[in-house]
Amino acid sequence: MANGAGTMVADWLARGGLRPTRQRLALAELLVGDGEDRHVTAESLYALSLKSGEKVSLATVYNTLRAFCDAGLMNEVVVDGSKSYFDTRMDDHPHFYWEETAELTDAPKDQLQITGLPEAPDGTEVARVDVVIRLRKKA
Amino acid sequence: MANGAGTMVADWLARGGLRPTRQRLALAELLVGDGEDRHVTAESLYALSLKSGEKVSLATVYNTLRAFCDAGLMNEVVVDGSKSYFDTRMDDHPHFYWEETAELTDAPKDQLQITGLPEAPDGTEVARVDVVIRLRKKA
DNA sequence: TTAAGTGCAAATTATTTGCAGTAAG
DNA sequence: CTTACTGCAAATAATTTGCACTTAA
Repeated sequence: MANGAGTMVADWLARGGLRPTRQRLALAELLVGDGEDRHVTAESLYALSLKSGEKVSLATVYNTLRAFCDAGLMNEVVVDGSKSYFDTRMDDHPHFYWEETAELTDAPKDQLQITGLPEAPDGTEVARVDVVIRLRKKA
Repeated sequence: MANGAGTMVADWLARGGLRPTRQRLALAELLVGDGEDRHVTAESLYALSLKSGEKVSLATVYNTLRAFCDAGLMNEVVVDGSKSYFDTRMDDHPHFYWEETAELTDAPKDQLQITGLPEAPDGTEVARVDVVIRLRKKA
């Protein structure tokens, strides 16, 4: 049973130590309000916010996504040299990148297994292993 | 035994159907002249060309890298949202990305194995699977 | 000779930042 | 109150492009 709408996203912000401003609550609601994992770019989230009726400037969308990542609430995923994608799902998992539409989605993680991963060279450790499955329209 | 210097890179260009101009020969020499695999950004290749004494404008470096990729002679690798990296090695292989220095290198491919790769959704096929092992300085 | 390639400088695109005003603790 | 946050507009960074000139075929 949902208690006051917004409580969930307020808690989410609190986990990152971020002040629950009107703009952040609105963006967080769009991102994690329904519990679904979501992949956005700054522009796409900005567009969503406009559609939702909440006024948030594009600069603030950029700054907020950066803040959410720094706070450990989201991850930046690199798949396209020209845009940054942001993923609300925090565990290490593979992605599908749809080349035709430039969309990013989760790939089912279940069976995926990477074995024989090379050792991290001395003095270093593996921060993360990114797996991006690039899809194109079948010929 | 090496025949005339430049023959190799001239052939390399020919494989891509590209005219062997002075600039392209110079850049190709820097990229594949010694048979080693190489990872560059436009800026780093531009710097290399300056050091080598060959004059190539930065715009031409960009255009040329793009042309080499379009011709199927190199691949673009995405690891950092802000820069594009270009790899002379053409087979599908994993990369190390050194977060401290923003350098890209090949990771040994030998043992790496990805199993249980999700099926490509209907109407699509897998163009490529990018594996990037992000390294950071060990704490 | 003619289409492709080159080099500037100007244009674009994605993103960041300075700073004055606004709001949360 | 006091420090963080916001929004605009200007700044930046990487890359592309328009166009006159050069060069390979």
